[in-house]
Amino acid sequence: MEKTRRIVQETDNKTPTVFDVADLAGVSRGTVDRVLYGRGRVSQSTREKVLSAISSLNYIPNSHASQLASRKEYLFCCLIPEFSKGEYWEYINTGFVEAAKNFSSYSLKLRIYYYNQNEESSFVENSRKILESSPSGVIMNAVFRDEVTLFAHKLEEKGIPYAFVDNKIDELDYTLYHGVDPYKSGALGAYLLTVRSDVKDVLMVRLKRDPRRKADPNRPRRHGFTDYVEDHFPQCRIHTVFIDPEDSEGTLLVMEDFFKRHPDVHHIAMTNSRVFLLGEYLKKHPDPQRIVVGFDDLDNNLNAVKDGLVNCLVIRHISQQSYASLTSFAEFVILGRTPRHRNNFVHMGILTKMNMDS
Amino acid sequence: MEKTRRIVQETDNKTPTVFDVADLAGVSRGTVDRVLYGRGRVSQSTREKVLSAISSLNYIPNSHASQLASRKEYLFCCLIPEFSKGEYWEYINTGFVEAAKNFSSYSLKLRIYYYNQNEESSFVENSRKILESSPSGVIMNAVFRDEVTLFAHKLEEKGIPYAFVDNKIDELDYTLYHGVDPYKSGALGAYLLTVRSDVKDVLMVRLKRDPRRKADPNRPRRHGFTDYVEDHFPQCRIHTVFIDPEDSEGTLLVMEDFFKRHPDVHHIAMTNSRVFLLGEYLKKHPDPQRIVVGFDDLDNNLNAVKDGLVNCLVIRHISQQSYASLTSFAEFVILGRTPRHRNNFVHMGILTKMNMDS
DNA sequence: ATGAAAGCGCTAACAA
DNA sequence: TTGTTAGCGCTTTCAT
Repeated sequence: MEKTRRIVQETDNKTPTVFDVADLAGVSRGTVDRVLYGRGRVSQSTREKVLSAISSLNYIPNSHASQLASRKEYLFCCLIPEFSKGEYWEYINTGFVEAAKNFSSYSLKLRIYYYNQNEESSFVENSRKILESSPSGVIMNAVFRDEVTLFAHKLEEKGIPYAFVDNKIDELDYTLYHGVDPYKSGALGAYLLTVRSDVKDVLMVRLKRDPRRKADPNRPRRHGFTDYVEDHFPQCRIHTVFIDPEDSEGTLLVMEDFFKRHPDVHHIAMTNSRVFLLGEYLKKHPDPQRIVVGFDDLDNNLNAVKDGLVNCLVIRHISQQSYASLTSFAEFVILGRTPRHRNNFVHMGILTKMNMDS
Repeated sequence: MEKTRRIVQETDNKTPTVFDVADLAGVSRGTVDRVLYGRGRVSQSTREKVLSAISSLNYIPNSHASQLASRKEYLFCCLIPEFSKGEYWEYINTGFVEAAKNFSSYSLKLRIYYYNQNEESSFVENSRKILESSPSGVIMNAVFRDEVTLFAHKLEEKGIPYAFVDNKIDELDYTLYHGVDPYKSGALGAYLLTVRSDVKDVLMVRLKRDPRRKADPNRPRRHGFTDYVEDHFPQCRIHTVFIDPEDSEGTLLVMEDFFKRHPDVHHIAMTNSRVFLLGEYLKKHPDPQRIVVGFDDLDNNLNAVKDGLVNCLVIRHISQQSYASLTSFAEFVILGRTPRHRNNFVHMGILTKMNMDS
């Protein structure tokens, strides 16, 4: 028989190890391991003995020893939209990368895949690659309802856990979600635009999007915004103009044209993340009565606030969002730590010039 | 000679271990350990050989193996003011406790000491106890300048690192600081109270404090507040009343008396963390024109916002503050991870009914 | 279905 | 000053 390490069990009150559990249950360490992690078959009776020994000793496996012995490698794949510098998804990307650094001692590999938001096929292609690499876990956002659902089901089949960031599909069996409630954030923006003032007109600036794109991830936020305005200011008109994010000259013209026709509109909102695009117009045509509200803490937006062009931003600490996501998800997968909440609605912050961090 | 583990070094490209370093440097593992952690004497020439081997192999010690072999225990002591339920320091306390949980696998012990803010001797007494227990690190706040300085110097002598939360003493050699800039937060409160309205009178409600107490930790915030008001509304009068936090009846009387004499004052601020104390008055005497601003995300304050009694709160996610503090500090002490910033000014949040988390 | 034992990479005590 | 070696607690392969 394998020798017991400790003769005098009573005298030491160290934290229990597999040895202690094995002794108490009258089995070997190997068996303890088998019941703990379900590797290999164990008879019902021994399983129970081991389980009761574990709970009576209050045994908790030493994660360092475990990690050392197994030298497991973890691969986490993230699937998010491709982005240009300074865009929303770049910050999400950064959060993932930063979070992964904290797991350096676990030989965690992070692989981020980028898909084209205008083409479902691009999402599908990338999800196929991910499945091939059989990762320990997947984090993605949920734009294309059908494609995402299909992918999720395939992951479930292979027993690969997955998490959502930014948005989710409620029906799916995801492990974790991090994001804001977009409807509420829209309402908050409307509140900030209108609070302590009597508003009769609001200009909502929207983005011309690629006509191929079916998904409209911004809709809930927009509705949160307009519903709030309609509820609290029934007499208020919401004007809308569209600008092309690639065409700053055109943007300027659109804005100048609108305000030529509506010189008495002073409240401007943009419910996507690019209010900074209005910067040129706002700077060129100052208006002391004007109030501008935007969303998201992109650097460009922060600068617009700093310059006094935008009054106020509804933010969600973007990279913190993905940082928290990967952190909790990896802790779940690697350490088996159950996340405190499955759905994590990150706090909506309010940013003005007065509370900008330096 | 100790046998080399790997014969064919070229063929495997695993992450290097002490063996590899020892081989390359032509010394034993023990020696590598000595130069890495400065245990025991090593000749200058071998030290250099080892060091160059380490850097050429890009060697990083495996923290799991290290932890497993050494079974080090870490004791972190925190020294903060004693508190009643629902007070600011209770949240700080919670943050420490929560953060410590994440280090369960490192056998980290957390010991929190509480001192009486009215008696320097209480701080001194507790700091003595902490020194006796020779902890791996200390976190405290800095109220009593002289006493804290003395304690800090003693810690430095013993080579014990320390960190500050909430406030700090710039001259000291602390490892880490987490807190807000109180002056700026005061100004933010004033901004929120006055923005988009023309203010002629402001009521500032202050707390009667124990006359023994010398420290006035709230002063910088108060000054941030009053300076902002004076700068932006030179014609504005700032009225002040004092209430006793223990005497809710008296508070009601003080408030009623003030507003009997000044019925046209509608802006109220409280620069300490207990704006909720005004709740009774505010509920009893509604005023649609009224704007109330307070500080800090105590549960009682949050409820006052939820009930519509307080318009807006300047917050700092109190427990996150101490959570982050212990987390970075422990990572520094245990894993040798250098913190990204020595001074961490946590973000000042703005909380209204519209962006309260559920 | 279960047991035995060889490591995982590092530390620390002991030898030399 | 330097080398050697027995573990730390767990996983995993090989026997049985």
